[in-house]
Amino acid sequence: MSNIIRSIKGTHDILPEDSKKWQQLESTIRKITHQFGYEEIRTPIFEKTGLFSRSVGEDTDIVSKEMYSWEDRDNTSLTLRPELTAPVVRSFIQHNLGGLSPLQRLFYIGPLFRRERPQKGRQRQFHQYGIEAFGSPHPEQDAEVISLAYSLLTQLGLTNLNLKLNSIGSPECRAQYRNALQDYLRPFLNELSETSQKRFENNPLRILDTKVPHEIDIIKNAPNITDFLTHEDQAHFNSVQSFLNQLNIPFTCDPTMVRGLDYYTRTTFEITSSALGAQDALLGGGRYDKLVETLGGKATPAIGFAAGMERILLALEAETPFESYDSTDIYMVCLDESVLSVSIDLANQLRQAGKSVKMETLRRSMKAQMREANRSGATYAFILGENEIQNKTVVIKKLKEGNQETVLQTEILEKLK
RNA sequence: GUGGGUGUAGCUCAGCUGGUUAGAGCACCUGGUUGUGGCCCAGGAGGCCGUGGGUUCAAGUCCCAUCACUCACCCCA
Repeated sequence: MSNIIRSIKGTHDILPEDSKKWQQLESTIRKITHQFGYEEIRTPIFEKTGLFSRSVGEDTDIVSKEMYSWEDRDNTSLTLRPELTAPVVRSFIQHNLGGLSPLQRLFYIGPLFRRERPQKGRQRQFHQYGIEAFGSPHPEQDAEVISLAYSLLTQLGLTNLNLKLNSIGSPECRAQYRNALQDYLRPFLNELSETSQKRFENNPLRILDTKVPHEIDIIKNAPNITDFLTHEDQAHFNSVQSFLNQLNIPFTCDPTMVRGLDYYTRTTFEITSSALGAQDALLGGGRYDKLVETLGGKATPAIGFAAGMERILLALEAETPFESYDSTDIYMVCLDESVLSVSIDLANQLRQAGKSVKMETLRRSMKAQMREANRSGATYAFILGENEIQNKTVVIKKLKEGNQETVLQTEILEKLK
């Protein structure tokens, strides 16, 4: 056991028992995104490193210490994607999707990589699904995106949800707020933690996120970003809120919620679940009206979110245990080597007719085969022995009811209708 | 990167203050039924007790180291 090769720290195999849950989650995602008119985009697993440092932000944790990066043979630095908004924006620009239609609604599902210390709800390879809506600067677009996020979680059956909403304004008013915040914090500078002191210069808004009790006290009286919003920002924010009210989506405003990525503007939001542990954010997102420009595209407002699929599954299991299902129709019980040829043939016919068929390939005892048939959840056991081969029949047993009948092999398909 | 917890069968775990052949339940296989599953009964297979070192007449048990897993901090999905 000590000598075997194990999966890499922070990565997990999704075994058949769990892959069913994933498939179920994915199909719900596809259903809901389709209802809202979003279409799937798939981008490569790795990108040039510069894509992330330019968009996510050089000073963020993701870029500064969590990326899996390496030098390719031509010395370009490549990185396993740590998030998906930047690649989607890159693709949007590269293929001029904005030119195809002034509004692009996209969704994605796929694995991401961050080199963090694993814990509950956090892995080094994990999966997100998310959506990005390019083109509209208007609050109804914000409401649509948030509504999609909320609908998905509630339709999955989650209840312990908490939607937090904030607006961090346009870059102009954020600069003003930044100054005001620095002015407020300067007298306390010596009392702040080392990390907060570092942030004071390069990203003071992040200090609002602090969990240090002493700093939380200081933050309490800090100026509020809401007071620095321009009239337009404020009107946008108010409008988003009233749309959400109209949709009966409960939310709370949290002016200290500053998302960890640099590219956000105006609306930011997050949905947490109280069914989870310390890592309780199911999804997070916001508007990023300047990112397309920053990456060299035509100025295009956009908004999206990313949701952690592992966390959604964790929350689901905490709230309502999944029921496992198996949709095998028929188990072919083979009593003797001499029946194999006929059995293979019948299984083939049944599959061509659309049935799901498992055939015994272990040559086990009949008892073991019947047990296996039962376990596999099959509706029918087809029993083939020497008698059946001689009479060109098959015994069809309904496993749930326990009754059985002998049917001519040529009439099997009729019988199953 | 920093702390805490835990490593015994495929899974969940017992194993008292060190004492001789290492245990249970579930799962698996075989049989009880010359060709019939679920329930029951009987039997079987499956462990270098995470790894390395130390103390001891004797270590799954005590000590040290190491690795792995896990939870939490930081931060995020």
